Amino acid sequence: MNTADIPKAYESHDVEEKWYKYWTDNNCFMPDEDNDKPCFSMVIPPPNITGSLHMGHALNNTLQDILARWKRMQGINVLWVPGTDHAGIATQNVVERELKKQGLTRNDLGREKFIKRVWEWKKQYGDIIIQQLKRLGSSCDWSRIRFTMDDGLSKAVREVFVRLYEEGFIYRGNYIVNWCPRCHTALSDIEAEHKAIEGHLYYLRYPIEDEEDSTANATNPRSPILDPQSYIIVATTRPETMLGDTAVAVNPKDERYRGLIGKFVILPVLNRRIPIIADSFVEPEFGTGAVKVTPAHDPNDFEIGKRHNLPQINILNPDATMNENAGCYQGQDRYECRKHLIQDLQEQGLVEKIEEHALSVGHCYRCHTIVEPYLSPQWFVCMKDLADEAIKAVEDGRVEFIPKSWEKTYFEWMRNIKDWCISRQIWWGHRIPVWYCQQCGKVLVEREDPCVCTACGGELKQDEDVLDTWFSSALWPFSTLGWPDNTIDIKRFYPTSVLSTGFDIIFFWVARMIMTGLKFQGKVPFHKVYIHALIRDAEGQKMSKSKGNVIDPLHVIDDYGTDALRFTLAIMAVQGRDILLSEERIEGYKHFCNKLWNAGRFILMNLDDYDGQKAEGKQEVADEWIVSRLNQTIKQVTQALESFNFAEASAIVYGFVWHEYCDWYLELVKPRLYQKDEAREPVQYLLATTFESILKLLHPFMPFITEELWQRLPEREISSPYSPLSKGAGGLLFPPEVDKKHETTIMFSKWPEVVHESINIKIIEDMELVMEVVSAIRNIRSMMNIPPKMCLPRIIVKQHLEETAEVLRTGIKYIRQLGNIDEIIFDPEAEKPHASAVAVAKGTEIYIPLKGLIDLEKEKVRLKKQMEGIEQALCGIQSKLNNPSFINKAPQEVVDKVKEQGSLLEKNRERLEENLRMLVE
RNA sequence: GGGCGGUUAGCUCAGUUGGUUAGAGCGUUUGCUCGACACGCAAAAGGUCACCGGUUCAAAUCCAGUACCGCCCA
Repeated sequence: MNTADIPKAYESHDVEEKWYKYWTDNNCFMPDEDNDKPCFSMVIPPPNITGSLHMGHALNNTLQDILARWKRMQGINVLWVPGTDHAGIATQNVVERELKKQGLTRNDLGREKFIKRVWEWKKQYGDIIIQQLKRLGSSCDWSRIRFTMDDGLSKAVREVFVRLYEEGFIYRGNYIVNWCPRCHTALSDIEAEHKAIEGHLYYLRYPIEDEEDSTANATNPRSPILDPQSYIIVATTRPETMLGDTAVAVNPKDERYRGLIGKFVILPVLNRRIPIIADSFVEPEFGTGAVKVTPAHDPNDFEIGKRHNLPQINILNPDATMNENAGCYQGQDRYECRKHLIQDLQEQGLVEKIEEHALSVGHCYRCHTIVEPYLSPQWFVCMKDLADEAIKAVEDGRVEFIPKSWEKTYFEWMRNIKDWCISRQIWWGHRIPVWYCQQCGKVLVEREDPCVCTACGGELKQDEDVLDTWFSSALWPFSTLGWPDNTIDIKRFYPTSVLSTGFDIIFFWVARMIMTGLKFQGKVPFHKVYIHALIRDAEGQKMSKSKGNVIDPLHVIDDYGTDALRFTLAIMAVQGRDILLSEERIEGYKHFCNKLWNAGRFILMNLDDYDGQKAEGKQEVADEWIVSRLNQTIKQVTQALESFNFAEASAIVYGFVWHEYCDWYLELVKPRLYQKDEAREPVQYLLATTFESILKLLHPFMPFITEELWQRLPEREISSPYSPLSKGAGGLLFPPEVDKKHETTIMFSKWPEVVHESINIKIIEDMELVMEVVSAIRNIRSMMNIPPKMCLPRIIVKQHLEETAEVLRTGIKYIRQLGNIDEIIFDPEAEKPHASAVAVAKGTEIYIPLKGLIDLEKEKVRLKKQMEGIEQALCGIQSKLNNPSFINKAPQEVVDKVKEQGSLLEKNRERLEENLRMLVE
């Protein structure tokens, strides 16, 4: 390896492209078809075909990829299934917008041509996000990519619909649904997002019918003088719906209105005679205690209407303009109508008052238009029984949420679940497999499209509606594996291992997958649900295009590299808190990539004469130390990953690599490396092996840079026999610059295992003392402005404890090297030389003669500062030790530890005090 | 109205089952072109852990309440 080959700084772009191609060309992301190793499987949350990669995707797919790569390295057979979602409403909207540019609507094209257009659009743009996922390094098995509208998945949808219908879970009925007047379709309850808005509460006077002369007021509603007694006042937030009123309701217990129950009011404007009824649903405290009842435009009123057999009068067209039942307001938009109606009522003296009123209003989750409760024939899934099973699965731990706190949210929703409206009045989606006979009226629900009515041979017409997009997503974990066909993939990979997603789709998606999985596979769809945090910008705002605060992952990748982005996302993926992402943070981890790169560069530069044989040369303390610490790191990282603690895992490697491996070990090793004698080879061996382990630990987080460096290592561990590259298949493809002998990849190298015997706690502590001494010396040098290059001729180490002195004697050459000191003298009886600075570490005094260099005032300040720190710590410790109940009640090992700390600090203080006194004298 | 979460250095965040002199990155200050790295090295400054009580020998950590911020469901 020639140094000239290795750029001075890590350049991400070429590396990423090269290795991603290499992995896919060599089928590295595919599971091994013929082995019976344990399996790990995941299905990707399918992004919408209309989407482009945002930070949420980047986070979620980074985390999944970390799991996939880590499991692969553990020798587990990994399958990660990718795919996309047809996103009914969203996609239809996009294509309609395109058409609009040409002055066309979907109705101009007709259903068939329009759907063709959508497919064309899908072909052209639908895979953009997949390409973006690839840039992120996602190791999905692209040969298994699925789409919710492809043939197989459509078959699964059909099968599920028919079976649910046959078993009585699916029914059609006329109910109030959330209607989006812009998308022209029904939405499910959870697709209406409730937002608080500042509205008004309108108090309207409804004239009570005069029993003597039932037409008196009605014939003359503009009668200027009206007895206040002859009104009932109702409060409403949506006055225009009064045009559909078919009753006024009061609480039967409400004394104020008791006498009016059974009487009639004359509905203003339309002059409809409607009854005053009693229903306990009415809250006497709200408004006036009397409410108007509009069964066709309010879910509660709908229920009241059913109980009292009230007529349902629809006053809206599908686009939320008023229909023929709205009298003179026909054709006006709902809000225009509201304005005019209130004006008219005011003129008639029928508006008592208008109050400011905060209310929560449903908005379409796709286009954010305010939805209307709307009575219409729709298809529903009966949820109760399905939900009961799905609740049990989480209760008994067959499905586990991580973090567990989300289970509460899940239960809350599942226990209050309502039937699911699954029909949508749009064209793009899975058409409902129901046919109506035009002759005998028979309803056919079929797996295969029928030609004629099975009963009378009459002509059939298919239901116009399509299914909710989430209906097909609910089947994703098994439909993508080939169900309803009995596939090998289903047998091997279902249930999947982990599902990773955001909390915002627990109801939309996760819960429904659990229900359908249990219903159609008899098994949960996944064992663990990892719920990741939400990404916000640095100010805590949700990222959105309209706010202009989005950080585009692809720009980040261009500017800082995929590995830097992935590492940032991983290290910030903490539970229980949103992720506030800033570009500065990503830049910081780009520097980490560069640090790793240069550590690799340094090591590779020194391995040109390395033969790869294990050199059994003498190991130094530093070697044993780094091996001990490496093993501890391996242990911690593995444990953190096992508990989905991505942030901890990445932070641990980061700290180890930068602040121990690079800052200390690589420095400590330099003299032996440069001497070019027999000490060099063992160091080379250690560098090569420890660095390989580091690359492996980092590979799940930073796949590209680790592969690049690993490939450059002269010798590496052989890949597992499970790797597609080790199967001896001919014709493997390699980037031209990669030597043929490197027919392998870090992807299939073995995840490092902890060698417990290699962890030497004593050595770790010894090195910590040595490093502390070095830091103390450096501190003095820095404070006294002694140039780093200036070698100090000699220092004196005074330590009575032979054991500690011995440790320092062992580390003497490290102290000399890193402190830039010529000679170190050990003398337990030393007197402090005149004009010298002193450092104290663990009871050891280090005198640094600084004749002509020392600034006594500075030294005084320095020592005082140190004293303060020690005093403070000692104060806490002594108050503990002086407390009898601490001695008696605290566990012995804690007491011992505190005592030991105390005595050490005590020693340090004595030394410092003495030195300080000498200075003052 | 019901539920959940947050408040730790100037900024962004770590801190598992209570016991560390409360950590990291960025930023700041000082000094460094020494054969991996200025995307760097060395040193340093900076915190009453939101507030008020309680439990405990011991609380950033556990409990109750207050304030502010955010989310979800009605």
